[in-house]
Amino acid sequence: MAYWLFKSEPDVFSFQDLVDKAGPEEWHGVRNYAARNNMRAMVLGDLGFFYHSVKGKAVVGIAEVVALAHPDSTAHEPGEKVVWECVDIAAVKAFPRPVTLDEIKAEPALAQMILVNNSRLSVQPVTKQEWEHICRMGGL
DNA sequence: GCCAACGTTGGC
DNA sequence: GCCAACGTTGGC
Repeated sequence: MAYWLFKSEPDVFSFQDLVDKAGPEEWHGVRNYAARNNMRAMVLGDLGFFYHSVKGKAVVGIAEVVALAHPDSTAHEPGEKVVWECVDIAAVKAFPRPVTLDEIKAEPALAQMILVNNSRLSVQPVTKQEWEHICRMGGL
């Protein structure tokens, strides 16, 4: 059982979109090896924060891994040798109150988070301590 | 809108 | 194999 963080621009795909989907959503479009490797490491039942980048800049909800890494259906460019992969996720619950990036940065206990130190990695691991800390901050 | 950070590409 | 140049991301 591991914890993760999925980043998305809400204008492109928001947590509400995931809630509305009410089922598996293929987390396609990731074109970064570190992020792909993180998805390969996921197992069914792993949980991940859903973070809104650019607009909102806050952890807004929790999602669950509902399908193991599989080929990204959008990665079929002609001649593309690399097979990108992705997991499927589904919404679990929204935070009663979103935890903003500012709040995370203000927490010494969260200073080691990848979100703080490498904001560009779109799929990140989160430690159990970080997970529980942010859940408390968000009212869960 | 700007720019720093990061990852990738390509010349050498 | 190194590194400069470039494109993209995302915070500010």
